[in-house]
Amino acid sequence: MGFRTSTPREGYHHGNLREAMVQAALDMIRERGPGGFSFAEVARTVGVSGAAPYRHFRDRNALVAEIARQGFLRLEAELLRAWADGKPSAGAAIENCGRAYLSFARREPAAYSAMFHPGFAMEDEADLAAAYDRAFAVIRRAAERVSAAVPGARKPPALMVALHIWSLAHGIASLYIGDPNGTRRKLPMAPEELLEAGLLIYLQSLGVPAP
Amino acid sequence: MGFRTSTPREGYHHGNLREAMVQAALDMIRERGPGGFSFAEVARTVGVSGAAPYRHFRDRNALVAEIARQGFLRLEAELLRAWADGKPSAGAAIENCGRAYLSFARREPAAYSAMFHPGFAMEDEADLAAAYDRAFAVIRRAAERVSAAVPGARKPPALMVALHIWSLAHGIASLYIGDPNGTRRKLPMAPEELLEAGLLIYLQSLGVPAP
DNA sequence: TGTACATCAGTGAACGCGCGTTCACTGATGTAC
DNA sequence: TGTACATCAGTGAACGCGCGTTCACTGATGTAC
Repeated sequence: MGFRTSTPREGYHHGNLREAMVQAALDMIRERGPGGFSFAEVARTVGVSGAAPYRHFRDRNALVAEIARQGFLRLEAELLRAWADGKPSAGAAIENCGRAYLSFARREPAAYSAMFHPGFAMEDEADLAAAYDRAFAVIRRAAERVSAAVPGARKPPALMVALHIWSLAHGIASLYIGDPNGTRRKLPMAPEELLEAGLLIYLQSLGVPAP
Repeated sequence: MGFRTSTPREGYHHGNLREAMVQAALDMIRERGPGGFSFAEVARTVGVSGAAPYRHFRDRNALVAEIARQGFLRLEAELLRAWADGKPSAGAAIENCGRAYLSFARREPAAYSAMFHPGFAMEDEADLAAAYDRAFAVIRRAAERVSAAVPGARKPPALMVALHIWSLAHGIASLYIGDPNGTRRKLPMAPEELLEAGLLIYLQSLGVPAP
């Protein structure tokens, strides 16, 4: 009882240790890059003994996996919003998705690096893989609409289109936005412009009406 | 004197400790991902005390930087060879460059991850940045030829074209080839085919003759 | 060719450190009656 | 409403470990004369 201060311990029980650890770890990754945090330090930051986290995470990797999983779910949500069911046009909506991808990498560099460089094999983490697939599926469905909009007989495979878009967005985000400790070079234009121009050229080739 | 076994110490002096450490570290990164090696372990593997490496590298980061630098120089060499001065045609040569990029990521995953995820800020490493720029410059020059080959008045900026090609290749390599510990999903086609198709669509839009 | 000496690439011991994980435990919570 | 008890989220101490780096040092190499 009594007043709750900003992020207080409420006594013996923390109340929301799992989520608090995710947040604290995100803060550390944001400032020091992936791998830039220790389980012990996160526990300390959150105000809990070093053994407590094991009630909520199998081990250190499980925490990273959870961060990545939540990241993919947020990315999915933002891609869905950007896609907006293909309004006002498939081409324009795809570009919005691209912008959403870059914007995610910019606003959540910590989650982004945990998502794509967790530092352990992700194959074993079924939930994480499923979250990844959900985010990709948004682009995949968008690509289907794009492909359907291609006139004539030369409709490209939707999956391939999706992979091209995903890869280009990922390449630009990785090289010019994400990973505080990555190898990044200067760009003479905004990443968003670069991606937009690239998508425009690509979609134009497919015969998709310009936005 | 006597027989030399495979990779022997020649006595008190190692003879080529610097290069030996680079190689040993590459082996470890290859198997365990970036960050998957320790300075101490590398020294041990090479058969030298833990203090010896400091004769050759300022610190642990300097070793990673050297690995990345050499990687960019090799990448540059392979891109140059693939470009082959634009023969037989600009379009075909660009595709060869793309293939060379992927092939590098595949054959040298260890160097590749050190190059793009060194784990420390690369801004301070002038030699490393210069090597990066040299590799990129090959694509940049190729893009200039491509742009020059575009008919009519709608020549796209060469730098932009270079960035598109570089980003797409990098995105595909990162997602589907490199980083043993990255987040990788299955692909229903070879990354090379994916890239080739993407470049084809892109170049076609610019009006560059198909290879 | 032989020797003195400067240079420099190694040694090995030591440092302080924080890590991830385990263990037997205890305090708080919530449920059954 | 009150009490007994099972459940479970914490504690705190301990473990073994390897890390990156420093230090004063010594052995090997190569050069000048």
